[in-house]
Amino acid sequence: MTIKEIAGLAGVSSAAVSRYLNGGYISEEKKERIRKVIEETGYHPSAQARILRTKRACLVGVVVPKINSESISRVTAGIGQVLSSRGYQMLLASTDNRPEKEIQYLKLFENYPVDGIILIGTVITAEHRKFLKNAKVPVVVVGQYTKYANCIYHDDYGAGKAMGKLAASLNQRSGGGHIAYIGVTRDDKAAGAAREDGFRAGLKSAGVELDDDYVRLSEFRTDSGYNAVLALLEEKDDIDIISCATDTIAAGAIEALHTYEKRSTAHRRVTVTGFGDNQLLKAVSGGIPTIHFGYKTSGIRSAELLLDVIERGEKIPIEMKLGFRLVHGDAETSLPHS
Amino acid sequence: MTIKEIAGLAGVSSAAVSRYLNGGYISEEKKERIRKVIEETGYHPSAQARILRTKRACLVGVVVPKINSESISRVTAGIGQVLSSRGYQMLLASTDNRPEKEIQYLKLFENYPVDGIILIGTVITAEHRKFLKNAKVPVVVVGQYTKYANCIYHDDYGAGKAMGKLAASLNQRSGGGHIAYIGVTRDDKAAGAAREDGFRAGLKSAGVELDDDYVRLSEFRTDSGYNAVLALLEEKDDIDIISCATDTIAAGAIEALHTYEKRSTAHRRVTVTGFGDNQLLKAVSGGIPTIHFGYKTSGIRSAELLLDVIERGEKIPIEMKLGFRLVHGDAETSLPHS
DNA sequence: CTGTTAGCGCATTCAG
DNA sequence: CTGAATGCGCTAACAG
Repeated sequence: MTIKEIAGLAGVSSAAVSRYLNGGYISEEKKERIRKVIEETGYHPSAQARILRTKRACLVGVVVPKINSESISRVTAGIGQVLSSRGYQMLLASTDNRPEKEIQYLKLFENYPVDGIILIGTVITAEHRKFLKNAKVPVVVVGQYTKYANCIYHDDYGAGKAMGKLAASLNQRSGGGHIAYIGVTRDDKAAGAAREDGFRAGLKSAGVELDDDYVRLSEFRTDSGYNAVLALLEEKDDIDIISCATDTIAAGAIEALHTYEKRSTAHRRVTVTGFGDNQLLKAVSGGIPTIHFGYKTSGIRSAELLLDVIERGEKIPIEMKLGFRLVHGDAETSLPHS
Repeated sequence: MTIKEIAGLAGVSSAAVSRYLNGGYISEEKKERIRKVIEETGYHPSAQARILRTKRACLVGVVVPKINSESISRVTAGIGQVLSSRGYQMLLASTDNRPEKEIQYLKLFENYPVDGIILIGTVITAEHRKFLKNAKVPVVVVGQYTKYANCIYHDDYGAGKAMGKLAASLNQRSGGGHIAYIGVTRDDKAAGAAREDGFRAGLKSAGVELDDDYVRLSEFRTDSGYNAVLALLEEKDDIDIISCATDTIAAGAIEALHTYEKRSTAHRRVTVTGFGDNQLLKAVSGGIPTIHFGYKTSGIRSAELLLDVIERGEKIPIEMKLGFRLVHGDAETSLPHS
């Protein structure tokens, strides 16, 4: 079905049909004839041909590292809210935490095309920078700092520091075991480097040093956190706090504690902490100390920023840093077993 | 940047560039000239113009009810795996559990366009059926039965029945409190109607009847499950099993138990069960009785089915029903508090 | 108000 | 092997 065929059936020109579709001048009589034909044929105009002409898709693409994540869904919820209120739709592409797929999907969106792209960033490689510099469509990066695009990121360093202070105080209160930290790759400047550096700084400000023997690396997955922590527990028996770079990893840490306790006689009180304020985790264990980032807010702001560039051609580059809130800092509910 | 400009800069015809891009006949010499120009200009061909010509996007659209879900991410993981191995890319659209947005995104994909659509179904309305009947591109429905499209669904009834039997046996073992069921809208034939009907049938086969006073409705969210269960607990004090239609709701149920126990003196042993085998839940509470559906498998199969239709024009309609596995049926680990 | 015309960027005939 | 010419489905002037 093409606009021409509809025009033929309705006995009008294709331009008339186009006007009907887009609200241009058209007589009631023809309007009715066209309506009927479209009704009967179930015709839908080809968005792609329209976009080829108009250069306007009313569509934005969002590239995310994974789909099964509360943080990310909060960001996309914010984005979606703004977008739909302003007549745009949102398409998602998930990269399974593979930076090379990010590039691939960025390019797909660029020339598919969409009007703009929001990238929920993980690792910013040279390839990323190259893309950002030359992109034909506006891009906003969320969750990572970059000078090559408008970006909205969180105070991961500050959050890490707050968590470090909390860990130090819990540690002193509990009478001094060791503090462990389960991090993620430092290639991820925000969740990897900044949180860990902040955490160390927070500890230090309370006079505690993080022992590198108690630091492990994990992927962004529960099972990976589980493995890392189980191995750690089997090696060290004087841990009282395990701080994890994400709540997903923290969930694995708690599971590892369960496993470990089942097969050992010694009963240990270990506090697990995370970052991200995952609701499911809160629900299940009664809540662990964690950091609430304004993910939904960053979604909202990023979409607004993007639309400003798209619609008003806003050219001034913007960097925006969003704060955080410490959750369950009272640590009353901080023990996985009550 | 257009193919014409590239042709101009390289001193060849646009057809030559097109051939270069698509692997047609071209001399080494021109190939090199074109390569260089493209390199320098950072030119990317417009996918949309190509699709307008070729009618082939190598792209499939997946419509999902929400993004923050382990079940759904397992399905999309399966889809993505097949797709990328066969040279396709995947775009996602999330509807926030709003059936009307489903239609909207189905239409977007239809004429955007993509080569095929996979719909992870919730409620199939008359509008859905109308769309499926007239769709210009092949559609596969996952998670719901429908006769208007190829579909892959799970044995929700059987799973419910198995869970009902388990609940009955746990109930008898624990010495007979009441069994509660937290369901979802019956408009969702699979997660709503089939699971609940199966659950009742399972109980019945063990001689137990589900008391409607102990049945509540929840949305597909943790907080909604929390509210439903808290209200239930305040009303009834003889519950020993709470079966929930999804693990997400079960997480809310467990949280409600925590809340309730904190403010009450009576200590009750309540088993919470779910459907879906969420890993995070398993991690955190040590695991509740739940149902493992082959979500990844249904993703894989659905993508294969879709590609068969797209590439080989397979015309024979297919319905596929996938089984399930009961997890933690031993109930050793079934209590939220050990 | 309306139809005719001319592309959007590309791939594909068809003659060379 | 190559370029000129045509049209995918649609919208935006333009002249009625």
